[in-house]
Amino acid sequence: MATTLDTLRRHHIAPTPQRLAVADYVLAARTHPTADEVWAQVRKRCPTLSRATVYNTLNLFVRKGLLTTQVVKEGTLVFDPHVGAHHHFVDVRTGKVYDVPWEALTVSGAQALRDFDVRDYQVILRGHKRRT
Amino acid sequence: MATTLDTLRRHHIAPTPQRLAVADYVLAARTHPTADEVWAQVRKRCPTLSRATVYNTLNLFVRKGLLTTQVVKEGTLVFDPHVGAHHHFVDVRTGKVYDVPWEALTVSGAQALRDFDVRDYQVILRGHKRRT
DNA sequence: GTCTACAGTTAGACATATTCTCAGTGCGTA
DNA sequence: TACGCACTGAGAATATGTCTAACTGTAGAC
Repeated sequence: MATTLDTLRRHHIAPTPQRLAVADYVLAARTHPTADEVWAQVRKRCPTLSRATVYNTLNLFVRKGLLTTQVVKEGTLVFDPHVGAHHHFVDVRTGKVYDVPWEALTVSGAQALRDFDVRDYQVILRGHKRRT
Repeated sequence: MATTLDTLRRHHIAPTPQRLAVADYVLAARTHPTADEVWAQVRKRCPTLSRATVYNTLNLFVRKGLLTTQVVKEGTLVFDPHVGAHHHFVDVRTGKVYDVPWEALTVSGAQALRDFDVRDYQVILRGHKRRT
């Protein structure tokens, strides 16, 4: 079981206390947090953490392959620790973003589009999350 | 063949000169323009057009059903005169957004997602546009 | 024609998200 | 210890979108 320290090192990221704190939060997040949501949470543990450092750290994690960004929410990027292919559902009332497993949906025709060299794709679904 | 004037009236929009100019441009746009791109273009014809009026006008058109907004491009909304269901392709190099006809792709499984009441969905594809 | 009310525009201020800048800090190495 | 470099913090700067208040244009009433 890899520790956050190991994870950062394996991705060639120097493990500063700030980065560890951000990683501990964001790599376990299921909520597709915005940068400011990350900041709000991680400040509880690192009260001196600057907002610029959060952005710098998140963008570093994206560059190193630990996170992806998703353009699914109006007004801001969200960060996603699940870097494999998957789809997203956006609850239009709450703004919350949910993962939809890749194999839950089948998309056909993408590679046959003659005008486009498709590198990746996903389905963005919008509606309301059901009560469970 | 409806004029822009007719179109605005039919959607219960008072046809001011500014709104006509914006509509002339954006309703014919194939480029999924941002608000600032609309402003830059329409100012050529209406040099006194204010940026706030562009935003107000675009948002009014969205409310009245003449346009939709698309959350496909990082950092900004784009406006789309094609209000029916369709998919989008984003060229990751140029940032340009292209329509993909609804029937070009088949998505199955969306209505079977047990956790979500899916109101609408689209496929977002990313890659490079091919030279034609 | 004049007056009034209201919708719409303008210019700039403001809010938010993100990136940039620069001084300071911490760490590794010689 | 000194030095170099990566990293952080605080605030400035930038881009997008919304708000504010003064002004303008129009339709309708008189």
